Amino acid sequence: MYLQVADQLRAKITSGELREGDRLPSVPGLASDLRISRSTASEALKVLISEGLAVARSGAGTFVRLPREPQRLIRAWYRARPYGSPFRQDMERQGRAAGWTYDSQTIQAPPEIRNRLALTEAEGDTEDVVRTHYVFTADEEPVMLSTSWEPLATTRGTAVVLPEDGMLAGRGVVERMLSIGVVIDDWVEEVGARLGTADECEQLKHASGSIMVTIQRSYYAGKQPVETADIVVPADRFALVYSGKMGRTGEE
Amino acid sequence: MYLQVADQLRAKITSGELREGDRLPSVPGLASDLRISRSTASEALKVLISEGLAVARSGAGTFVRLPREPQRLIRAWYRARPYGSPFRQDMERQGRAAGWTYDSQTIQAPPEIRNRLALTEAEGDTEDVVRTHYVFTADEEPVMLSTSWEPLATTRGTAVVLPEDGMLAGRGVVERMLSIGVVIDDWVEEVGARLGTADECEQLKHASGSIMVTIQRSYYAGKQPVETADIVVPADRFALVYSGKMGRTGEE
DNA sequence: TCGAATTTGTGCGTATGTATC
DNA sequence: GGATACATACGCACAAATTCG
Repeated sequence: MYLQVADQLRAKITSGELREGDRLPSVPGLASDLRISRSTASEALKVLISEGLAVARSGAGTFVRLPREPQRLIRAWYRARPYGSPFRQDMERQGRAAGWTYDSQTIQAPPEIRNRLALTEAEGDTEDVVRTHYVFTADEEPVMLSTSWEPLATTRGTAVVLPEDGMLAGRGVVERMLSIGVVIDDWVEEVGARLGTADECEQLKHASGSIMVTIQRSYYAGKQPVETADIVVPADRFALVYSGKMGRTGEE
Repeated sequence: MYLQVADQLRAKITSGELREGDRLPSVPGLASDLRISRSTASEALKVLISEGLAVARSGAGTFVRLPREPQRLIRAWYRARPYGSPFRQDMERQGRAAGWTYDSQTIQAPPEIRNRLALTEAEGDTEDVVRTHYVFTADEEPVMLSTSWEPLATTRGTAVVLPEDGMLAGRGVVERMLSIGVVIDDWVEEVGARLGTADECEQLKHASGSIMVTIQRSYYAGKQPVETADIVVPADRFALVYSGKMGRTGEE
């Protein structure tokens, strides 16, 4: 029965009768209108909330929240011209001002990252990677998180040890590596989705429990991984666009 | 309070005290053990179910369902050799038996699909696309849904009007189109994530409210779209892998 | 094969706390 | 401060599915 009530309300939303921000009938209101119990009315609203079509504000009411059309994040074409920041290029193409804050640390890579970077077993507590955490913003609004790891074996003693330091700050991994003679020629991205952690939701100013699209990106120079990153974007704001030509691949 | 109970149970799962397939305490059992009401105990179990850590079987109990390490679905390399079914190739590479069921219909394309296929305005109620709904299985288990649309303008009157009919049944869009002289050379995939609909969760035998990764795939012959598909895979089972070589792209 | 016991799912009613208007 | 609304908790009842002797 609560499913039927939910269907009725959903129909009013999808038909356009109720619009973004409109208030849905209250639990007591629904109950008396439809001659059902408050519990059942509450169950029906919970269905819509779990579907992401509504949000409840305690004390105020339950409100329609239409899924926004997600922006597109291009994950392929810009690699043709690997100069400058891919994120800034993508945002500027959409007329938005890109920015970011970051925080770099030199640490010992955790096991999973060792694996992704094909590092040998850790020696004692030697620091062997630079980890940089980014918060990317579009028009001052935080929209993407990224944590990147670069092995010190590649960059130690060069001018680009720290990603956001020196001449090539903010120009992207590929260009920085090129400047020290490391030619990145392969990329692999592994895309998944999950609920955002409390921490991620807070940094992105999203409601806790939001769905995040995750990307594990790795860059290779030949067979050698030279950078890997965990990228997190809220699924309700972004879709990732991959494209290519048939018959072309990185694994030939 | 139900959140605290959920935390206790979750701890038993993540610590390994409860294993895959083990039965969680029943609602009446929890209620009497912890001196809480059955409703509260039920709420606690619902939390774990919504987190994907448990599944309830009506009449039997609630059982632990550990998140598997997601399988990788390769979305790029096979396009180098566009013959046969990409899904089957991918599953066989992982030692799993691939299969599918399908249902084709000739219909008038809805507005969003018209847009994706660059179709002109609908004329009356003329049927102008073949829509095929697939349920893909790996080792008999449903793992992926796909709905594809092909414009009749391309295939009308040929031997490959129906995707799963005739000589080239089950060999993939690219090979079928090639057989009628349509050379697919570009592909675009738009990846997002959202909660699964009730219908999708049921078809994939997932708990309702599971997170799904969605792909809008389009194939192009030159600038002309010749097929588009909505693909849905459960995020807790699959990660998508894209890869390529730097400096190569479909948009040069 | 049948039936009793158990378990989940759903629904009703009620009460309390707390946030919002 | 008062009215309204959601969130959570309690108790009870019955249907449907499952399990097991």
